[in-house]
Amino acid sequence: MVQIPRTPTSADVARLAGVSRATVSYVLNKAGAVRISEATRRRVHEAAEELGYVPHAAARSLRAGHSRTVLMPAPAFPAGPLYGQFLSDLQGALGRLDYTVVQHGTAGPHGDTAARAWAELRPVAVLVPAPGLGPEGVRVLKRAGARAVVTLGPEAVEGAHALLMDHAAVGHHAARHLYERGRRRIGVVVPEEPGLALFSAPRLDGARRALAGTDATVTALPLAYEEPAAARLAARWSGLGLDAVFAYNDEYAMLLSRALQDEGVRIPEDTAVIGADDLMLGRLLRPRLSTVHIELPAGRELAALVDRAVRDPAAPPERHRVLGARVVHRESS
Amino acid sequence: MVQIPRTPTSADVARLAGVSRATVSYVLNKAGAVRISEATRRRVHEAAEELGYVPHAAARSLRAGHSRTVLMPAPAFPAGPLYGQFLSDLQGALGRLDYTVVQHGTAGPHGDTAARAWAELRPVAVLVPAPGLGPEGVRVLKRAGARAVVTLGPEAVEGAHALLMDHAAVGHHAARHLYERGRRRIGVVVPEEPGLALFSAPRLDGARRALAGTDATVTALPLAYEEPAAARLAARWSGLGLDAVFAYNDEYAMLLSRALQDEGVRIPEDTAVIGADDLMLGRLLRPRLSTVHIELPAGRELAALVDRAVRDPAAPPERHRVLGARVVHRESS
DNA sequence: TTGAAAGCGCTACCAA
DNA sequence: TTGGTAGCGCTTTCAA
Repeated sequence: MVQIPRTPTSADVARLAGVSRATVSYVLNKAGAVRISEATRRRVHEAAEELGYVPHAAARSLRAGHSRTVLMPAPAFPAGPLYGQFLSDLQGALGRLDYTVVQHGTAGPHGDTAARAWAELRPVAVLVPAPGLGPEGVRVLKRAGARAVVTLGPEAVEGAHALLMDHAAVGHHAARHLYERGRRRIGVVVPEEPGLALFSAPRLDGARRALAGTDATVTALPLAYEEPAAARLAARWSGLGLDAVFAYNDEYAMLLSRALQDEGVRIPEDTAVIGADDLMLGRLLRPRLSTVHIELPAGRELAALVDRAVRDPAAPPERHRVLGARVVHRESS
Repeated sequence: MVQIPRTPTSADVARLAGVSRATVSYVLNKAGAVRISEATRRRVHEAAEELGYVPHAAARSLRAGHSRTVLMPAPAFPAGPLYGQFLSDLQGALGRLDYTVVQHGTAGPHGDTAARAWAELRPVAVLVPAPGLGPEGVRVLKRAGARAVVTLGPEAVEGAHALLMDHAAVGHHAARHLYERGRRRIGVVVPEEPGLALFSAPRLDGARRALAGTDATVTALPLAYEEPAAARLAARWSGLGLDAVFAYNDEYAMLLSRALQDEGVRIPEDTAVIGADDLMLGRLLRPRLSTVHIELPAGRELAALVDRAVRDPAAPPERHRVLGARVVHRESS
């Protein structure tokens, strides 16, 4: 059996190089303040190389009194391609600013209990998707040294920066569009997947509010992301008497469109359909799918916000509406 | 300005409760070995509560000499829905086993340089997708105390456990299927997205090998995930003289099918099409898309493997072929 | 039943 | 130019 040697420490490097631990630290961190002779410097580097020395991040940040850890709890909802791309962008951008992103798998009951678990990691900043955090949680995190807490979701939380993603706007745009195209009896698909309620509720609500006070009606249509469910909905379509549907997003739109077409419903003549997210998918459907294009902020912008907040934790919380929505009209509506 | 108080430490709790730090530690960690009077216990809990004390994970693991951190570098390729689901499952499962998942945003040049950065975090285990790590990297990580290194990808790395995801099998199954359906001039789509070469190359290769020695030919078809590119490919389709195509995955299959149909190519009469991934999407196409269903391991199985390896680091590296592939025949082939 | 103290690995201050 | 050393927050012997 090969005995794996103990992890080398800076003391080991110092011993091998014949210098003190302080000197090792100076050399390896290229401290500008102190000048080290070229010879010593080389000896230290060689020793570190030979031992395969790697500094211990936890020890370092314990000593420093702060870390470069940005904590991002995993979202409670299934991340679609759009949001996934956004997260991965963001992660890259933060990495480039020299932060270490820790994606904590939302341990237990999300709420202020989770905040405690996050606080144990003493992150310098925390990025929380959607609900997941109350004012008390923000306080816990700040007391644990978090210099910035940013929420991503529909509403702001006291004490935290907020990137407001207003999904009501998506429903609003979709509904207005259908209305302007002359539709009056409008269905709105509400996915039955529990995690999506976070988005579907505001989208439905946005549609409702967009048409309040008009002669149009809005009907909620619960739908699971499965063919049989779509078929059942399509089977009772004529009874519903709808002339348009906002299908939550492009994927649901495809699911429902297919079921409707199989049922002989003509799109858009009998029923107009509009999705959301502007996926490639929609462009490939026939008729081409109208959609609400959603613009998420670039990862680097958000990373910059985090960085700013970390540098100046005393600054008042920023609120940004970051969800841009606009209708892309194609053939299905 | 509200002055945020310094982060409370266990010493603060001890002071407030009028006991020693040792006692605080005993109480808060429910140490079984020592018995603390109920009264003291309560005082400590109250003090901790009042101060909002949260232990410092880094200090704790520094003292303990090990962490419960599992490091997962972000994959270098865009994660599709399948792989994304797998990762998120895995993350959940590890969390349930009380590990903290750190998703490190593959800092710089992936390779053994990255391994150094990862080693700084002293993870107890490392899960590396695809290439990203050589034998030297494994050594660095192990020397830094990683008790388990697991690679997820096409090939094993010396010294590390391997979950072998053999994408050649996907190509193999697709090609065999097309061959058995009587097709002989078979195209294989190769996405132009650079990150996907990791998968597309073995899939193409698997198709080639499946048909080696037969009278069938295999033609690589580079394709970008954009409509115009697909249209261009479709325009020269008849010139290619192909009677079947394995379209890399369901999304590319949809893109290409649409372009072919717009060009008047009949599916499957003129050209058979098969995708991969078995997405809902494919079931909604007309004709329904044949596909290679890919089975990834359940997150909990992989989590269990990691846990086993952590508990017994001396055990020899395990190799598991974890990518199950089987053809789902529908209408497009 | 509780407390004192050592030490995990690191950096930064102060001396030499 | 280099070394000694204190101390970040925590747990865990050993003593009392």
